[in-house]
Amino acid sequence: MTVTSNISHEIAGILRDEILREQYRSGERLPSERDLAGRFNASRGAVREALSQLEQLGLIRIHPGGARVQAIDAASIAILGPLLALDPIPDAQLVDQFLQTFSALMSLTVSEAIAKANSAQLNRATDMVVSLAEFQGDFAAMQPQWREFLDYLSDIAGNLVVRLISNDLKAQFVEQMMKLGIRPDPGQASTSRMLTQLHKGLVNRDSELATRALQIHFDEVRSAVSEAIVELAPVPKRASQ
Amino acid sequence: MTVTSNISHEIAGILRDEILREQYRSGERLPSERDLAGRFNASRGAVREALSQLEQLGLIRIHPGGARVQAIDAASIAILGPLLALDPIPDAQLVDQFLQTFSALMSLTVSEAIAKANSAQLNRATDMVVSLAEFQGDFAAMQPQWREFLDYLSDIAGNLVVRLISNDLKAQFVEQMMKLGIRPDPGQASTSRMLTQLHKGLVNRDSELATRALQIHFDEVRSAVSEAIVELAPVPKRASQ
DNA sequence: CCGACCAAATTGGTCCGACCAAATATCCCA
DNA sequence: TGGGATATTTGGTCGGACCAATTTGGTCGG
Repeated sequence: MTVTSNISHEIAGILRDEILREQYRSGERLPSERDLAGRFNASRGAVREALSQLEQLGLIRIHPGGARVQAIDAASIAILGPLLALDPIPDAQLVDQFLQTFSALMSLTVSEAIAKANSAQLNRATDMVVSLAEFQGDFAAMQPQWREFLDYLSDIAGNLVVRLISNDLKAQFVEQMMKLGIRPDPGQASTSRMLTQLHKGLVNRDSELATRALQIHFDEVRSAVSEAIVELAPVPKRASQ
Repeated sequence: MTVTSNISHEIAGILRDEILREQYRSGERLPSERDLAGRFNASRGAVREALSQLEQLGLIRIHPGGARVQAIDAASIAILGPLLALDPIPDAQLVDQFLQTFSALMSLTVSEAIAKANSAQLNRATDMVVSLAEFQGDFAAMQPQWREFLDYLSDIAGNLVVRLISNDLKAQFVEQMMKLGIRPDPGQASTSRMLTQLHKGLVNRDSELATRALQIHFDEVRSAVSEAIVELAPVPKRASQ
């Protein structure tokens, strides 16, 4: 949506992927702006804009004398999306780390939310869980409302830092998963149990309980996703069929 | 270090702060590139580079017809640093959220590290804790080694997602705290206790224990920082004296 | 053979002016 | 007053030009 395609974005995208694929060693000098302009058949201005973006991503450093490639793990989290999209089959380990991290942040959100919520907010949150339970554990179907629920908790918690991080993660991760048609399902019984415990946790303001329920749930999502990716993987180094 | 000041960076910085100060309403159109060029007495190219950066930060969206300001909470976490630096006295709440989030991520790191470490790594980590204990609870003095320790755990955990987020947070947060001379000290006894428990946790691969120790420690750092900021604050809405 | 020093080539930083296509605003007519 | 045609604005992109700092390479003396 609203994908304004610039030459600069294209150039930045190509260079970004090349850097993420480690086609340049860390510290190495990128070709000069003039060379890049020649390579991409673009103006130097366009290249400069592209490099500007890469610098913002923390992938390169520009200074008089040349732009130098930075170590991947010095980059911004904004590169995680592209990193996932690098191969048709995303790196299972990276995906797992994604979920694990997201899980931890959601745990924090839940306990903050429980601590800060006034009774009206708590009631509404509780109602949302009840309404979620009506899906009878159909995880896929309850997705939209589930997200809404988490967002609501996020609002209550009011932690901007977590909010921004989660935004970034969701934007980059969920999109990739969708694209691959991965729709994890931790199982009906498990989902129901989670909701029950979550409900109890909310009602009693027992953040320990709620947190634990979420934790277990995410762990199950993690293994479900993990399996889904493995299934997705074509037998490597071999022709199909 | 290596602060290559560009005109484009300056422009981006100014516009960024203006946006963060909400001098433009979300969705509002930014002045045209030509106008901005006039205002900053720069070339349009420089302005375009600046806007390119702001777009990467998620603060604006550029498309034919004009660049539009985005909602703050749709931005990248890279804006947190500038957000903290907006006022001479950082927003105490935001700082607290920072620490809370960082704490949660470190907890995750510790438990992952404990789970994945081989015995050599575990030994080294343990040694580091022992060496930290020699500071006798002098929190300020042990900072460099303490950070080294956390980084080492981060290496063992090998969670790139957490790594990148932490990098971002540290880069933006720690710098600000340093600039303000805030050097939180949770107290000698508390620090010693934390190290003892951490040590026990590592040796016994008891991630629950280690995590809890860290958690408590960070909570104390949080309140210490909180106090420091309050002390720093000039009486608001009132002339000094 | 090696380190120090100087000059040339390279590189980023910045500006100007120009042209296009899409979007927006404006005006005029039915 | 409602549309539709027209003018204006806006981003997208290009090419060329000049400066200053860095890098490179070669030269010279020890």
